[in-house]
Amino acid sequence: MAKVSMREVADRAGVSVGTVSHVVNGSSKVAEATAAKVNAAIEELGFVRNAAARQLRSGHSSSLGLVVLDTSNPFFASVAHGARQACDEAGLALLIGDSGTDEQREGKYLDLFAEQRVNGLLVTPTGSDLSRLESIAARGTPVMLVDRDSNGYALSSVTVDNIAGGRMALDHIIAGGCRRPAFIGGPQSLPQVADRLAGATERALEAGLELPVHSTPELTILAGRDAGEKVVGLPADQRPDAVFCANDLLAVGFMQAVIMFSDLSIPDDIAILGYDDIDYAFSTIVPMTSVRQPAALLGRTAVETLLQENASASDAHHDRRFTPELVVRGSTRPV
Amino acid sequence: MAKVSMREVADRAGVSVGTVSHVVNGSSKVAEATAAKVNAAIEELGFVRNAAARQLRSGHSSSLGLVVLDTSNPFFASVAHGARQACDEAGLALLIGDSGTDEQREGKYLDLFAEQRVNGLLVTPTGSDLSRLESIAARGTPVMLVDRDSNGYALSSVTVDNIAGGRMALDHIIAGGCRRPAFIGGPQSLPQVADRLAGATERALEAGLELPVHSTPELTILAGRDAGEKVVGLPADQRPDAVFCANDLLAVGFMQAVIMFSDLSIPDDIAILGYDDIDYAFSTIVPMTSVRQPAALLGRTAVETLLQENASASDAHHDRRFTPELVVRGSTRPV
DNA sequence: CAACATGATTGAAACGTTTCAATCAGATGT
DNA sequence: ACATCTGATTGAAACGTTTCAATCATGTTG
Repeated sequence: MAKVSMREVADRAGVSVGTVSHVVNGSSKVAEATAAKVNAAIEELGFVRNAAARQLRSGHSSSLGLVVLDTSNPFFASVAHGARQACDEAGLALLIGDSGTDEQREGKYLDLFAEQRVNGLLVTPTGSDLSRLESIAARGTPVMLVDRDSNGYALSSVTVDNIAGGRMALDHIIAGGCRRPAFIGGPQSLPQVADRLAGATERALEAGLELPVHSTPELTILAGRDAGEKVVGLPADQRPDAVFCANDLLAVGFMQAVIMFSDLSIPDDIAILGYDDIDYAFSTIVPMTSVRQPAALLGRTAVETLLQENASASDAHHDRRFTPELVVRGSTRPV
Repeated sequence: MAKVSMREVADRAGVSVGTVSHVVNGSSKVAEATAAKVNAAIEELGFVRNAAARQLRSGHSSSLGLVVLDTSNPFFASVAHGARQACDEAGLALLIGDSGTDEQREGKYLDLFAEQRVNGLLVTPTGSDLSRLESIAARGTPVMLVDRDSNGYALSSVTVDNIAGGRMALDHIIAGGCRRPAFIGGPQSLPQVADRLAGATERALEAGLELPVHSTPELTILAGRDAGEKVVGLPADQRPDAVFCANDLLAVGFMQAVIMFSDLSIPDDIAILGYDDIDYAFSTIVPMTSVRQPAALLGRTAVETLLQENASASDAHHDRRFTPELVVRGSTRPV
């Protein structure tokens, strides 16, 4: 039975509940002798303070809520990991919700977190309408968008520049001497995918090149393999000499198809470039060149920025944007 | 400001707080007209009930705590995923802690969860001394060990039979006609690794074979690659014709080494068998044969069993053990 | 020795729900 | 018209803390 309250500790130690509270929280000077007695009583009775009562009285919860699109995606797993670390350091609990890109599930988690009176909300929203989040923020719960622009809405955000990432990828491909790049990825309804493509296209045009798109239904290894199978089947004069994949899973699948279904050499006949730099990316047969997103840092920064804004009491919104970083390995031609 | 309470809703609707509570929870018949008035008031004022007060009064929290060794390990990620789904279905919140195999961090999460008065605890303990968990269970919070035997302790557990898994692996290797198997894995301080090896050794001996062990410091792709590099460097008459790797990450690394540093064909010259059957396992160049652990099911079952035990009020402990399943793909010789 | 500062301790009021016995207003049966 | 019953509503206590003004000892100062 975890039914021992401060009342009983107080009785046992021959002292008042107020005093017990003070020694538990160090909120006020307590004589050493009394503190010892109280601690002894706590030990004997196995007292653990009740978070609910504590929070009810003090009005806030010392916890943060995080809602991501898919926890089994390595990128979001890293984001969550970084966020959790930051929370641990700040002595906060982190509640994690997985929306599975379902707006309804996202809503359920927002409700749940609202009832918990979380100190703040970190969200990668599924839909494009952020008005609910905006009104939550307006009602006093700080909201931080993660990997999603606040554009227009009165919300703070922490993102990685996908347009720059796209440019970076094509930059490298072009510098390696490739003249027939292609983009593999989809669906384009994902802002992340669309932006990477936009940046890449922009850079290609500057070099006087086209950037044909091979659409995929999702961002998985299998989808990448399918795309790869099609691409290597193209006649040599239509086949790209470099592909930029919207994420690493696609790139891994694409690479497999190239190896299984063709004799093309990587990177000489065809260069492959991924995005995210997930842990498995460097462990492909031909180590993968990739645009690294600082996923864990994203999560950590989201938490830290939110806490800062919370503390500063000014309700200004910040948009923190990271720049991705190209990690060159063997799957693309050296410059 | 989320500072609107039932009191204000009640005033607004011209009704008592009790009634508001009833309509919010459906705990008692309320006339349709009154309910409508109350709901209108709730809507207008933007009332969200306060979980802390609710829990304080009702005494329990409708949440579960999960502490795993490492959330970035795909196996535990799946376990967590399964657990979360089961919790969602039961209307429970799932708090996740990541101990990072650090006993102190594990303890911190146990403290935190105790303060939250979670309805139950799912733990993959780091150390071998489970007495703390035992006393938590004795104090009334149901505890479920995940992927860890309860042996001796008065605790429930949900596990996958690692000894059977080890036997299964060797069974398949032997049936494929291999006569010189080897085990790749470590550290042996992990019960999971030790048990897999034990089962495999047992089966090998039955077939009159030895099972040499190539120890690895950890269960990662890189460690597997290092091991593979050494193994393919052995003279042909000492080289194994089949390796059983303690998990898939090792197996993936091992396969890479074989392909990069030798001309051996997989599976004819050397068969490779992994463990876990993580999502990335089937997407290796030569698709990986692996011993599948029902990770998500493990998490789900842990939650469900815990809830059942909770409901049944009898404090009997159950040990639920799953049997793993061999998934045969191209990296081993067909039978 | 009185007055006072200092530090430790106490008591009681809140926090926002749930819950349950008690009340109330109608409807039903006699 | 009276008693009875039913279903809807209410009021107030309780949950376990925190917090703050008030009290209580002690030692210090004029």
